[in-house]
Amino acid sequence: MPAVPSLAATVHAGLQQAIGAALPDAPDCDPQLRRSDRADFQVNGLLAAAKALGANPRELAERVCAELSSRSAELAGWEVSGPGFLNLTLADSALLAQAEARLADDRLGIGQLPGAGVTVLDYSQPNIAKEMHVGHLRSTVIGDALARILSFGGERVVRRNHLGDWGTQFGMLIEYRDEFGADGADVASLDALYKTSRRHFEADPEFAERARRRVVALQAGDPPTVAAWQQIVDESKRYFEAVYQRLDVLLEDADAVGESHYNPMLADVCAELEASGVAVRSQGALCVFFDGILNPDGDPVPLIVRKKDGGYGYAASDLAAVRERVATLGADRLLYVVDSRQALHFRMVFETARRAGWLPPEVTAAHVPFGMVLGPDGRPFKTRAGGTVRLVDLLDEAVDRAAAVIAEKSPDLAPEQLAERAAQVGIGALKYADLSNARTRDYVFDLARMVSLTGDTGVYLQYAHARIHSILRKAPADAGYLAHPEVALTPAERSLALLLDECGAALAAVAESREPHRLCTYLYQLAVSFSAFYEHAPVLKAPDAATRENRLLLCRLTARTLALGLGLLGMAAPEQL
RNA sequence: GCGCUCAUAGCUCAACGGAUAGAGCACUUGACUACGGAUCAAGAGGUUGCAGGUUCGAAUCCUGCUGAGCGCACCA
Repeated sequence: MPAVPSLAATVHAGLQQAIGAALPDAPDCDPQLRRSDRADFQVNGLLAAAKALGANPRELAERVCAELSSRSAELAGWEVSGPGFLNLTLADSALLAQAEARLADDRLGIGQLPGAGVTVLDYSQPNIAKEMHVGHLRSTVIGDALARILSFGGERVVRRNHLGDWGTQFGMLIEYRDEFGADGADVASLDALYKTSRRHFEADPEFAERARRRVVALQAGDPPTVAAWQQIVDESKRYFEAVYQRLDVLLEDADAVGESHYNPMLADVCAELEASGVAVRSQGALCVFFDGILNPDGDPVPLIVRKKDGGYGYAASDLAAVRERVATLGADRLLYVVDSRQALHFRMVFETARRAGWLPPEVTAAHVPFGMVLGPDGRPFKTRAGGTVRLVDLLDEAVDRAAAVIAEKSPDLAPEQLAERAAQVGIGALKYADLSNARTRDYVFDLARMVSLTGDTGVYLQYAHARIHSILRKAPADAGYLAHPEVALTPAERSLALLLDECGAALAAVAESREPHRLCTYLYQLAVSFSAFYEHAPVLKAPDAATRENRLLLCRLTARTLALGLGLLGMAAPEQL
């Protein structure tokens, strides 16, 4: 079924025609159609056009009005206001027809994104042999939402989880375990082992030397060393898998393509960079330099592709990944959901890849940066003891808190149902709290607020959704699919219907800006609008059959829209809480 | 020193260059014989860090200043 154009799009098209007819001197003027608190829409662009034409803006608006009346059947009212705004009011019948058409469509009438292609989306990036911490939450949750939203828009999304599974730390780890016989059977003990071996590495030069030789052995494929490494990798992957399952994100084993995957390509990457002159040797290292990037001494700062000891830096594997993602995966777009501190690194990597010809002009590459998670003191979020906060501990606490509230509200729930809903509510609250903040800003982590279950939280959206299903369970199964366009709408019904028409625009804005918080804002507004509707417009006890049908229609479409949006954020939308 | 990001209500955050800067939390006051009160209705709370500039119109764009965070040669 073809997409259902939004009323905003239809009105916009009508406006452009009317402007073309009324203002032959300024046919390309952007009407700047926006939602308004004085009408359904307001047209802002005529003020600018009047300025450009040296005309009276109100008079101009009157002329556009006159042309508009014959071109936009969905409009019920229009008036010139203030200095030259044009306020537009939609016909109730148009709002109802729109809702009916959307409800009849699998995709709620939402079309595909223009220019869809292949996006390689890099996110989560935990490190082998280390715990996932609160910093991984953002990358994982934002990346997951973007993967879902871009896919829904028709983009072919290739997920890449760039695991930190290679490097000197494995020499330390394996050597230490061999020498001291520590087990490292699970990730918690591996994490501890990692810290111990690091202290050893720094304190004991002879151990450090043996650890370095282990790295060489690993790179050379020494069987016992590789086996030890593989065992550590496998254990860590099992752990990540369990976390992803709890978080309900899309990442799976096939998406995990870590640094080790690129290791065999690094020599070639360096050779090619050096041969083409993109990289040069400096102080023994292979480097790429850039205009205007200087260190505190005023010397140029390089991207170090290969260190002076012959080892490869993370720039090398990032470059190999760019090359492979474009050449082999056929990427049209590369996205990296990585914290904003890496901005300079990605700028240099992309620039290097451009110079090397691995990133052709028609392929875009973008760092999708996000801010840090702060503690209540406004400093980077730490435990009371000053350590990093384990992600699994946060998940446990969020779910526990949700379970306590649910048990209080629904004391008769079976234990397994309680556990399921606590997971849906607790994890959803955590994800929503993260996603609803503007991506690039740091935010203060406050679990009590996230799971407080009042106000602008994930639960509010889930509760609105569940309340609709409570109505729908009591309604006739075949009612509420067809509109009665002759019935006038109340204010609560109108604002709900208007919002229901804007889901596609909200999704397009997220896809374009890669800012999931715009979808959160939209869904929250939708839930608020529904709650007001719920309060002021009885559905099952509506005054007459036609009104009840219209309200049921709005209920059905609101439930579908909330479920779609929550799903695209990676949140559960249970029918009962 | 250079660069990046940011500064909005007591707190946590919104606001594609548009009219009166919006929410939530906390605070005050109302609404449960309920289509689920995990809710709703209302009140109070602001010189959008400061100073200029551009514009018919600036929280938003530009410049300067103040303040904060982050990054800047061999960890990833």
